Formats: sequence, structure tokens, C-alpha cells
Amino acid sequence: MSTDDTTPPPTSAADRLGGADGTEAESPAGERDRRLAKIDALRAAGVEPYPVRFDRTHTAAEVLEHWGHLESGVEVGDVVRVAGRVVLLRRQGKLTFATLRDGSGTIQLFVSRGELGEEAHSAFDDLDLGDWVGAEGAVMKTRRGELSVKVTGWTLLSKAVRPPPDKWHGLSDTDTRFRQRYVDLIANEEARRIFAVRFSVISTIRRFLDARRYVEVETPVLHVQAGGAAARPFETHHHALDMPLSLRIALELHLKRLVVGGIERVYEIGRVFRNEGLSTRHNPEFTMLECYEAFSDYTDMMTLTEEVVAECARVATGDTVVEVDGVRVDLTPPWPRRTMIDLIEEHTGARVHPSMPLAELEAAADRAEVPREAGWGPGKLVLELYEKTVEPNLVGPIFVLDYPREVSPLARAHRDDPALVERFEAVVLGRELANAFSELNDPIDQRQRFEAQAALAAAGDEEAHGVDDDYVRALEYGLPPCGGLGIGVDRLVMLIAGVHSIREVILFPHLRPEFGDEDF
RNA sequence: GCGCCUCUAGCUCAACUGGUCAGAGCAAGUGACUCUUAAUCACUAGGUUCAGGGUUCGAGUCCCUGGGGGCGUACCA
Repeated sequence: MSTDDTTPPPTSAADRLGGADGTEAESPAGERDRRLAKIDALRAAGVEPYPVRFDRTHTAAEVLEHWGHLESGVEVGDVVRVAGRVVLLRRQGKLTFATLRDGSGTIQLFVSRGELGEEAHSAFDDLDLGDWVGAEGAVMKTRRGELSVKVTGWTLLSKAVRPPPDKWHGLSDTDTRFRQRYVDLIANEEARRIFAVRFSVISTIRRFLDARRYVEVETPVLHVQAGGAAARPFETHHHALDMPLSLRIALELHLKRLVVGGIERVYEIGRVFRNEGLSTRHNPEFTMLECYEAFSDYTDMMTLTEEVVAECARVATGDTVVEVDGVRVDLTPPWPRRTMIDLIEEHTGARVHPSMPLAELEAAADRAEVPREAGWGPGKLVLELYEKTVEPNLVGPIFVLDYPREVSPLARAHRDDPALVERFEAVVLGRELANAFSELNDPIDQRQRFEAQAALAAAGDEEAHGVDDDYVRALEYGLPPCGGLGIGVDRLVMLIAGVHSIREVILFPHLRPEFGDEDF
């Protein structure tokens, strides 16, 4: 949509936005140009299509709350000023009904020629679907029982140049829904519902933790060394310092530094980035909640997890029972707590343990038809057995306890079994919802675990990371006994909203770039 | 990354095995209508069938290449 230097100065709205010159493939030349022409006509008539502000007295929901009880056919003297987008228009000659939608809901405008006069009424009839208007008038309920504002005055607040999608079928093209989320939100009640759940869940988490005297903090997104999770980071570069940086893959290591510093209960809700494949469950950037509590352990984190998840569901939907793809899940605490070892035995018949000889575990994996790679240690084999034979079959909610030490470099050794760590994952519908440990606070042990990871990285594991010397130094100043918890907020929202794809709960999910700009 | 599916008017969808097949509803335009509710009724206009090649007398339909999207799978402490 570039303007050639030789083009004469544009005059009309259509000229300035780019008219029907072949660049406008997305909107029919007729409809968009028609609306652009209206902008010029309005200005010529002295009407500003994009005025500054509007003083509204009531939202649609407030009108319903105060006057919803009115009898049909009754008009009251109370005058209100409402504002919203015109989503439906029913023109009926000298009487027009418009459905106005604002952030709270919808309200009908009753626009009568007798009330408004011919000029203002026909100007109203000239509105298009999608325009924003403000209106003033008395509250009434029509003979058919629809609560309305009987308009005595109105103003165009913003002219829509592009038409909204089909008023009945909405917008279902997934590509357009995600790229142009604004249109999705205009057209689809379901999209509005899902994001209402998301906003509710996030504010509930904050209220829940704040009430327990947790402190919310913000830690760096740009890391010199990514860590705190096994994932491939995004790499970037700082020009002034001429050094490589990574986008964070977890919040963990900074938050525990803060516990060292004496912030005994700390949490962050923040974006993390992982350079991995995309799927219905994976977006390259997603939102994590992590919280850490001094003097607690992973059993305390289980209680916290089941309570915060149930509370989020209750606040967002009124119920702790959720349903995804026809499967109902009851999130009411307490959730069952089972060890990984016991679950593997239950599902495969094999009693395994990371302290067993490698050959025995390899044989167990082969019997269970779990593929394995050379170089995997005992702990990795046990974890694979769990992930392939147990986890997909768990409906949950359930806490899976006590992971192999080898695969958990940031969790403290189990108090009763040195081959294991005090770690759990909460599983719902075969998927990890939360991950937590009794945090490793022994600096010497931690350095050794990091060094083991560094060896893996040196051997080519792109998801392993090296020694974080500053983090070890922090531990040397003393991290109190500490429980830590991470919850994937997007997946929690998916669960509570009952949707199948992570793209449904992220406002602007990652997509390939649109091809060129000829669609504009 | 691999496999399968998909892309037709602004939106939602039709078009039997290749043969008047480029259509409908909504949205839009014109007209009628002072209690509508996806208002209704009449008429009208609207298309590079994702792009580019190919096969064929003939391609929305079949083949190839490319692009977007979806699903599955792989990867995913």
C-alpha cells in the first residue's frame, strides 16, 4: 500500500487508505469503498466520524441491572447514556432497532423517527454494522419485552471501514481468527468467553498468592545463561555489549536467588520462551507461574497446587468440575498422591528403580516396548517408562511423586532414597499441569548436578545447560529449605476453559508471517 | 522435521465419477414497512475457485511445485 511519489496529494479517505486499485483483496472493493466514501460525506456535512470522547453513564450490564425488572411496554423517566458497537440493525421504516454491544453485554436502541426527527433518524439509518456509537435516552422495555434505550440523541463515535463477519455464523477460519484476533473477539462469543476465563484465572492466582503473603516480582527475560529447565532457548545478541544473550526458558533460578536474599515467599507470572516445535499444546512463548516458599517442601506445594487450581476453576466457571472433549474431571482437593515407581509397576507390571543396573532397566524398557537411545542412564529410562506407559493414561488430577535424581538437577535428594528427588508433577488428562520440588539448597550438590548437565551439553544435548556460577554462589550464601512450584498458565486455562488447543487461550499465538502485504 | 487433510464472493458454505457449475444464505445497493430480535418481503450487484506450471477437446474438480492453515506424530526435566 505504498504511495508513488508522482501521485498527486490524496484528498478522499479512500485515496489515503488505498482504494479499489487492486491492493485491496481482503475486503470487497464495493463495501470498504462505500464506507470510506461515507467518511468524506460525513465530514462534508460537518460530522466528525472520529470524535474525541463520550460521557457514558451506564454500561449495558448496568442498565440491565437497574431496569431489567421493568414490565413490557413500560417507559421510565430515567435517562442514560450508553456507548458501544452496532452489532445488529433492524430497520423498519420509521422505526429502527439497533443492538449495541459494549464490554459488559448488549443493549437495544429503540430509534423512532417521531422521537428523533427525520434528519437524525435517517442519519442513524445510515450507520453500518461495526460502527461505534453513543446514545442518550430514556430506559424502556418494548412491548415484546426487550430492554431498550429510547434514543433522543446519538453520536457516531468511530466509523468502521471494514464490515464485520457474518452476523450468524461468525468467523470460523482459524487462520484469520488467530491473525486478526480483534475480528475473532468481535464475531465470536466463544472467543470472548475463553479469554474471560484466562483473565479470571490470572487474577485469581494473584489474589490467592497475595492473600498468603507472597510477593510478586519481575526478573530478567534476557539471560546470559538460560537455565532452570531442559529446553532449547532462543538466542539473541546485545549490540552495545557485543555479547550473546538467551531469552529465558524458566523463572526458577532468579526466584530462588530472591529467597536467598530473604524474600521468603515469592512468585512471578511471566513469559518464557522455548525454541521447540509448535503444536496444539506448545507455543514458543507461553506464560509460567512459579512460586517459592521458604521452610516448606514439596508436600506443601501439593496442597498449594490443588487449592489454587480448584480456586481458579471455581472463580472462572463456578464449579471445580471441568470438561474437555467430553471428559469430565473433578479438580476438588485433595488429589491422589502416587509415586512414579508404583504407577509404573501398576501400568507395566515391572518394579523398576533408578538404582537398578542399567541392563535390567533397558530390558524392562524393551519389554514395555518403550524405545530407548544409547547413552540414557537409569533415571532417564525410568522417566521414559513413566512418560510412555503411565502419563498418557492418567486422567487425574493426580500427583506423581518422586522422580529419578538424574533427570532433576534442581531438586533435592529424597529424604528416604538418594536415587530419587522430592519432586512431583500434577497430571490432568494425560498432561503435565504443574511441576514442583523440594528445592536443592546444597551448593556442593548443586554444582555437581550442573557439571553433569554441562557434560551432557558438551556431548551435544541442546537442551542441557552449563554451570550457573552465580546461582551456585547464591546458594553458598544459604537458601533456606524451600518448596517451589511451576504451573503452565496457558494449559491451566485450557483445562478450565475446556479447549483443546493452546492457540485458543493465547491472544496472539505464533503463526508464520503473512505473505507480503497484498492482503491489505 | 515427517505423514494426512484443507484453501471457492467480505463472512458461512454448495457445485455427483473432469462436461452451462461458478451457486446459496448472511453482509452490501434500491424499494416497502413505527415493537423488531439472525426482523421480513421484492429486485440488483458482487468471483484471478491460494499462486505458478502441467495433463485434457474441456480443470474449482486430476498431476507437479510453492504458500497459508488444521490434525496427527516426532521433539518437549
